[in-house]
Amino acid sequence: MSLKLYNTLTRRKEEFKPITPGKVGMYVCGITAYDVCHIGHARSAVVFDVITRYFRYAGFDVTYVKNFTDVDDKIIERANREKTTIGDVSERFITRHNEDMAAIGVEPPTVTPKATENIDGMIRLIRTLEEKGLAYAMDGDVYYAVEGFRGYGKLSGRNLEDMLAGARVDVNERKRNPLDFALWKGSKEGEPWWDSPWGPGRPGWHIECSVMSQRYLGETFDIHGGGEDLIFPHHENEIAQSEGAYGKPFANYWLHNGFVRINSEKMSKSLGNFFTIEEMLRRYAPEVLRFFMLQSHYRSPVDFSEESLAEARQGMDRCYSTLKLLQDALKAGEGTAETAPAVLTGKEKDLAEVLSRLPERFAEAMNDDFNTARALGYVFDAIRHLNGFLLDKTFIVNSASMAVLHQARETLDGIGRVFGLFLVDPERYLLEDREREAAKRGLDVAEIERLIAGRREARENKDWHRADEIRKELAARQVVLKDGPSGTTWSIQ
RNA sequence: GGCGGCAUAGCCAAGUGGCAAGGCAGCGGUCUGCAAAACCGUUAUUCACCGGUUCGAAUCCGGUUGCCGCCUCCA
Repeated sequence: MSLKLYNTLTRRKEEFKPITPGKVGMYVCGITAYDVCHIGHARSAVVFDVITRYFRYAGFDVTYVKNFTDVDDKIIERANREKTTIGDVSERFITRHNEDMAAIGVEPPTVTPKATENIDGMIRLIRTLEEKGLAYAMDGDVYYAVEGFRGYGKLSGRNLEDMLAGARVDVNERKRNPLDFALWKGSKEGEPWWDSPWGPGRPGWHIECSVMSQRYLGETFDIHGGGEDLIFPHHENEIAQSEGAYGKPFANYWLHNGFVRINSEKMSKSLGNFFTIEEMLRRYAPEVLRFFMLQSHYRSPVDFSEESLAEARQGMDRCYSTLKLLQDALKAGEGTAETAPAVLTGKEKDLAEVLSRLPERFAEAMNDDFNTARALGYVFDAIRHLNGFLLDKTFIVNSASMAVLHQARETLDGIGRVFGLFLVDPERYLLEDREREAAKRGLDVAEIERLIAGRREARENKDWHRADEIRKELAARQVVLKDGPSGTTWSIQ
């Protein structure tokens, strides 16, 4: 089955054809390291993490490059404010970024180059552009001459006239065309600088990505990704730089993730309405955040709210309750003959069929522009069947049922590894969830357990009235009790 | 002003012209001392609105309305 993905460049879904069969080269624009990451950064990271994992699951050898911008106006500003160096600021936030990403289960990219480690390459590329008449120096700055590049605007679907007509006027009189952008900026007093043919200066923002992508992936590579706000001007300018210099296509497919919104408004640092990853992880399990994001298609906007996160938590609790049941059943069946009967029958056969279909349906959804929402729908379908099987009164431990349950575990593990879900020990997940929710609500766990102990006593004496009173009392605090054969367990609603 | 996107149940959300996935919430049932969880059933004669193409449209085309994004740093 072929994999289709939506290409921003052509505005349609296209079949993915790698340059080298079986390999994928992907470049994604990373962060500017001047502040802590928010959940918008998390979404982008999770989206491309899952895309990478899926390509690998599908058998591709992926080289995933994600850069760090470690020299830029905001970093300089912050370094000056804190009376330190840009290296100090960027290192601090790169470390924080890596910690946050690890915390939400994002696997590190193959290569994570930094802009400041590629200054030589940038100077070489700017010289090439100068030689081709696509760049001009002006008082220590170097600008890209957009009029010299015929394809300018092709990614964002604009043309130069339209942009000039509606442009907010840039008062930089050194530019020949207001849309020309800086490749190199002469450094002012107090700014970091590198030697260059144009005097001491620092790189413009866009040039680093052209250089680093080419360095690790070649002049033409498969996929370029990033947040949708980068389409213009950043990615448009990258195309102008790379294609202008090398005379060949830059990236074959452009993938852009949609934004995180807060109350239907874009969340961003400039608007100040953002939640940091760290903040969110105090309130929700990492997998809840991932699940929440993956329930929407990566190109759609996603609205963060207390309610929607709470719903996502319920959804994950449902999954983990099933995983717990599955784990318990497998434990109970340990030592049962490993070899399954050659032919399954009845309920085992039905469930085995559902499970066998799941990877196919999963691939069908993911091959359609990484439709994680649809794929998760299929997972829930399988979970429903699995619950029915596990809680059926006629369930017995034997080699047939164990074979099917092992199949369930393997199938869910396989999909879980792509999504970065279902990877925690179920017992631990549910316990941590309970503790996190108890802390959020300011509940006293010791007191809850005391009440439960009191209720056990009442139940042993068949004092149902007293037992129900305690249940009610706890229910008022959103504590839900579950009486099982091995005692009472509790969770938070 | 220019360019682009979106509009599907109470909420979130998938939907590739051929009977509208899934999650959360609700309701009825089974189970249970009572519950909870789980399972079964149920909840959109209808996909913002108006036209058109078609045997057939949530899906394609045109228009209207509303929301959002980009055009300035941004994931």
